[in-house]
Amino acid sequence: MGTIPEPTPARLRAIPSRLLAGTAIVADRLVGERLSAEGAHKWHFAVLVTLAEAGSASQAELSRRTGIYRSDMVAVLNELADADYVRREPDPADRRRNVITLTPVGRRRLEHLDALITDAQRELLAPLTPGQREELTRLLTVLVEHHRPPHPRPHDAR
Amino acid sequence: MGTIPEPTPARLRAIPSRLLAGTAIVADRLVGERLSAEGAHKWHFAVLVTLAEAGSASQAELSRRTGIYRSDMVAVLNELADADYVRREPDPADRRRNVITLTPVGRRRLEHLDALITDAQRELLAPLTPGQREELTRLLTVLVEHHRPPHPRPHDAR
DNA sequence: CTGATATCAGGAAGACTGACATTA
DNA sequence: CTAATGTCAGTCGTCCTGATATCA
Repeated sequence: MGTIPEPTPARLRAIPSRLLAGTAIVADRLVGERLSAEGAHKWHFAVLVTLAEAGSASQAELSRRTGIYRSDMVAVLNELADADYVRREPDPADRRRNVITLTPVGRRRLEHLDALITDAQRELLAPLTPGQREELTRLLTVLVEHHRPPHPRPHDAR
Repeated sequence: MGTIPEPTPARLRAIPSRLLAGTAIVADRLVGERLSAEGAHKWHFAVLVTLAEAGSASQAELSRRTGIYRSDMVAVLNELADADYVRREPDPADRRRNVITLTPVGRRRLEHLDALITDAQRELLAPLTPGQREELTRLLTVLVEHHRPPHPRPHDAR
């Protein structure tokens, strides 16, 4: 005979913050498995896609656009530059800054990572109908937009 | 004049796994702020509510029901027992086990923490209509139920 | 013997803070 | 002077993996 299930109490299961934590973990695992199999990180994708959409930028700009902390950005760019996915060169117009530029290899890498991540999203949302997937995305978007700032911004009083 | 916004690219913003991570963080912050102001943890609530709903249990049972790892459960129960919210006594019927029992003080503590957490959920979901809150909860529930096991279970082949 | 239980030691990855030198 | 930038060092909480002694 099998063991008795020992279910999580309903009062615990129904709490949105707990549900969010749980789904975020499985989502991250799904994405992480695929990316790490190719030696990539989700942060790599975030930086590459930002460069592709908004063009070359400084590290601080990339930090603000991706949500990756300025201090963590350094290591990410080291890896991306080592693999020649981006170039990092000093900005002649402002010598505090580095200009980060997407390379052609980087652009191909981006499309590859995009495919992996899209696939992970598909597996994540598999039990939902297309309409539900859209609705979920919409609801989550409302919540994140409403509850920022996720990041310290310049001239912020904290 | 203010700084230019530097928005996150749409291709990044629309990714469900990223949205989940972001909302999970704000949700956890909302809950954590309220609980830590009272010297509590979300894990305390999880254990207390499980004891209230399903009655006294061993530490391993509590671990399975709450999702807290056996190894982390020890410290949680130390804190709860030190504050007299639970009693921890050896099980005479199976001397490997401890029987964890909710005390009257623990029950009052539970209702207090419940109020704090409910309040945090309210703030989290404030920008949504009641119907949307239900829908979000439903969708997230489908995802977590579909994508378990979150935990190693006895007799599991891993 | 197998297997579950409580406990402890510790790792891995992510969010986040603080400080510092350089430059605007 | 204030403030932004790139960088490094390090904290903290969470998830997760052992390993060990005890007992069914």
